Amino acid sequence: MTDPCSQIFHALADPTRQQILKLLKKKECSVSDICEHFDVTQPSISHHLDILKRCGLVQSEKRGRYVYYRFVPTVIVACCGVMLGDLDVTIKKRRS
Amino acid sequence: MTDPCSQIFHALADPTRQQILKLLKKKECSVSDICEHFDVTQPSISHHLDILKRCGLVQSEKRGRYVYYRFVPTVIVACCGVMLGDLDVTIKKRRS
DNA sequence: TAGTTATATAGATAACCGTCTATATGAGGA
DNA sequence: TCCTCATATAGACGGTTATCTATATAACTA
Repeated sequence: MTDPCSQIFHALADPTRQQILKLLKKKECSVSDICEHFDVTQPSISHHLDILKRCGLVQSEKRGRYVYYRFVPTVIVACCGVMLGDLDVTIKKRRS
Repeated sequence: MTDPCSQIFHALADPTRQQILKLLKKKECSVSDICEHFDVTQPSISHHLDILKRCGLVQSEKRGRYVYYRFVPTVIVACCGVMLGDLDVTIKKRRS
């Protein structure tokens, strides 16, 4: 399971990580912000964030005592593009 | 890991299953056709096909002694759409 | 400096997953 | 009917994963 695409799909396969991404999609959050929304321990959340970060699904930035995480959509788009092969995938902001 | 999206991403996270889908994207194949392309046993391939089928990534049809499998792209598109949330995803045939 | 808070890391454990071998099922041909 | 071929299922096994508790690191505060 060395290839980037497998790592990304594996990262996306966990419901807790999906929920974390859903949260980060709305706004960037610190680890403790995220913990408030889940019924798992802080080390477990940190571990999930590490997995998401390693495959490029999130970025982190340390500000003072806090580490803020934000969602990076590009890798999902790229990965789906690979899986759909000869299909052309375009992503844009939905008009509201 | 009950939700459909997690199952689909889990199915896509395995390199062997990714290769099987890549093969089926070109043309439908019987199980033995698929086996020829891989260095794993036939029961293992059947197991992978079962996983792919359960989450709707492939369909199967029995014709005589053979079972033919074909790729179904729709669920990947739907799943990426869910993950990208407020982004608008459109898929079309790439012009060659 | 000492205490507190935010996050990461280490190590343990139970559950899950991919693979194997062995075998069952089911369809065609002699 | 009997044999062969195509596929599926069952059970076992080693490796991986998600989670936990305990602890380390690092930064602000009094």
